[in-house]
Amino acid sequence: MGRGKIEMKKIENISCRRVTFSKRRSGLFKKAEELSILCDAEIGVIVFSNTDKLYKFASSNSSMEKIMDRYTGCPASSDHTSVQNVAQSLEVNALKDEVARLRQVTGRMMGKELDGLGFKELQQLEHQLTEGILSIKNKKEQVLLELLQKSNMQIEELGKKSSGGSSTVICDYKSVREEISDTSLSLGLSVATSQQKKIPKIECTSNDSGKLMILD
Amino acid sequence: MGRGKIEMKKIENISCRRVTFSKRRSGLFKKAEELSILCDAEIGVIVFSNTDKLYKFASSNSSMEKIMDRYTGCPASSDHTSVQNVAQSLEVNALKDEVARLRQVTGRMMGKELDGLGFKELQQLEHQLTEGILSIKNKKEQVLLELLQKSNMQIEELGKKSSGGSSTVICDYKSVREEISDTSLSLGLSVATSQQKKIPKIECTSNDSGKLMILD
DNA sequence: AGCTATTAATAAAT
DNA sequence: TATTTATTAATAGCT
Repeated sequence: MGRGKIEMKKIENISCRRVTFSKRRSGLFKKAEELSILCDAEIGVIVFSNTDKLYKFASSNSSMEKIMDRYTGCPASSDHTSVQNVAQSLEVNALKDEVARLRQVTGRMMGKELDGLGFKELQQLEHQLTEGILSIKNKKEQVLLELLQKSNMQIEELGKKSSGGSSTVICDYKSVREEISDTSLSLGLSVATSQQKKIPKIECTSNDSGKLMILD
Repeated sequence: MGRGKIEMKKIENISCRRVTFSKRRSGLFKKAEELSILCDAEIGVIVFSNTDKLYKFASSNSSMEKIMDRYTGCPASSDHTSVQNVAQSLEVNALKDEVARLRQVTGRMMGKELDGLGFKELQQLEHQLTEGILSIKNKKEQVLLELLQKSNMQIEELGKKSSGGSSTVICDYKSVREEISDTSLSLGLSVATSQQKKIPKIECTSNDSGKLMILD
């Protein structure tokens, strides 16, 4: 419930996490207090932040110690197979559901399991993949440019050291190929090399990179 | 948040109170779990109903006993991690790993989290998406053809029943639109309808379907 | 630390 | 007791 929904997983950005921790901790304690008032319940909440800081809540007319004593002395508390295990089972089920859902999503993105989908959904899926491809093309371009830059710097250094020859390097295909290791990339002319593996030939139509031809 | 707000005081109606207790208790535990996941916190919640019944929540990879020990000051006095709990934790962790992996895969397919990938991997990813799009385009075509067939059959029946008019139906736009329900599909001419929601306009470039234009 | 656009929780009804 | 719906409450991303 914010400007968009968030995934239920650890927030990696530290400052974001701090803010969320603070806000949601307040929310949790508020909910606990409301429940204790509305339903006349005795409630204790213990929270350890990931920085080991302690925060607690105990409903009025009570204290954490009193609640813990009551918990310890409660016959049901020694029954570990009840609520705790139920909660864990619920978590396991939730995770299994999530795995199934994600598997379906990836499957559909690979063009499988499309049978249940209507035209609109197929349209959206296609749109999403198109966007993904665009991002990937841009990333590829960026990677190639970085490699080319590295190669050129290397060439310049070599040129200075060895013969002091031509100082203006435009492009060195061999170096780029070696950087990419076993990628067997060839720029410019598509030399008829042996076409290995699955992906036979893919035309790379990166925004402004022109006529690159990649052979797996 | 309901059909009106309620006063912050004990609910006198017993059945109302029970219902509210049940719902809000679930909500409280859910909030606690979300906080523990999002912010990597260790959380324990103890609730005693006004009928003295105990309900508790402990964040995963923990237990109420562990949390109470930590609260009391002992690092980890009691070893409550019974065999079953260890086994469950292992399963939970495995599931979490799988979820994380699948999230990464779907994320990458949507063009996110591409930073660690090399050129070759990007190439393969792009190829996979291209294949996915192809499958989706084929499925879309199939769906449309089925809808068209249905429409035509409907038209034929209507034609026989009502006036016995033109028996050769080529295509009926209106029926197709209705079959797709709220998809707001328009074939042929793109009528300037209200463009709702996020995806404003998507050009449909299905293999041989020519000039479809999808709104929404 | 405040401010909204959104999502989420839930009171009441079914 | 479970589901649905109309509202209120919580809060994510900004500033």
